[in-house]
Amino acid sequence: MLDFAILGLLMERARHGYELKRALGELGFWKVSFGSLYPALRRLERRGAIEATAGTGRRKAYRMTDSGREIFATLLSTDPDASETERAFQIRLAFLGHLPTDRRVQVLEGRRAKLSTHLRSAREILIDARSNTKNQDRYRLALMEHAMATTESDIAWLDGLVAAERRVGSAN
Amino acid sequence: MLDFAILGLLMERARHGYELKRALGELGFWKVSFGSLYPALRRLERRGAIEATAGTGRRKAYRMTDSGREIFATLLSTDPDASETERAFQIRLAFLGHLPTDRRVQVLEGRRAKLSTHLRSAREILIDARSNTKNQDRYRLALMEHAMATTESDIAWLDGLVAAERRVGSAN
DNA sequence: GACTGATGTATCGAAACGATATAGAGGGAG
DNA sequence: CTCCCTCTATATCGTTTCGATACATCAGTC
Repeated sequence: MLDFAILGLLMERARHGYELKRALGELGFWKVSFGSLYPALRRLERRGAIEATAGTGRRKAYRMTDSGREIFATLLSTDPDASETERAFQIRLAFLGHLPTDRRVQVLEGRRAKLSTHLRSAREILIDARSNTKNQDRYRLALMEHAMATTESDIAWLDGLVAAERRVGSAN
Repeated sequence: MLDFAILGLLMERARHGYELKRALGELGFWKVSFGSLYPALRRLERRGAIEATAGTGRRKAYRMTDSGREIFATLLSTDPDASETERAFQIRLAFLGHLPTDRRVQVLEGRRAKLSTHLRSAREILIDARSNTKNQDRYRLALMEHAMATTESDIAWLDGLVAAERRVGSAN
């Protein structure tokens, strides 16, 4: 997951570790730790996907190799399985521009379907949590309701993205 | 974090592993894996916080020990440090009912302050991301905007919880 | 010239993950 | 009645990710 994110960023240009961390953090949903990042870089280097070049001063800039570009393309076009995490989806989304338009819609709608299933089950759970509640799980109820509301808003957002995608797609 | 969540659930009544997983999952924001859960149970058992009793059939029910109740109380009333995760906060919230009202407000407002700081920096980042954007990071922009919107809605939600808390608090 | 804060690379032990193995219990189908 | 399937349930394996910490360089600034 982190590996995919790193490759995606390096597809644009070479970057050093700290810069990757910053760029990832600026996406707004994840602050990756150094304890994840540096091992990941070594992993990718060992696989031959990236290579370190001497940067300015102590910095080591990493850049993609041809093999790395292939690996990225493969990961990108492998469609997500059912167990894809929230975060994994968000990262996939960050690089969705590398995919052809029709494939993009597939990814978005796949996610939408998953959230929608999840929402249904959350609704059921909430209903019978409400029916046998003791006072003290007031916060637990609030938590469940807010999680549901967030999921609903995520779905609406995805719908917006799909609509935008179709507009762009049909304009071509 | 998981340890705290397990203790919180076991405070109410004894439960077996699978049941803990289900209960945690029903909170709606986290599907804990068995690979996390069972090691955590053994951790807690080793620490003497919980003990396994023979349940029905293959099941092992876990229940709190006195020492476990103390540990839970300590964790509960230790105030969260700056590095508290989203998830750690949500778990804390799930058991906020165990804390006296004034302490609850502190926790909620602490979180609010943190989100609000985060929001400010996200806004800045977004502004200059918008100014030098190439077409292809359209999705990245969408991601950042949505993350911001979600944070805003989280803040509003927290405000609601604080308001409710004050109503209840002053009614006493 | 010493102090401070931001930048930058690195590692350690622990926690959490996803996948997978195993097995009993219950129910429906042939 | 037995075969099969799904749900419940416990458990472990190898890998990834985490948070804390160490440490070095550079840019002010007092």
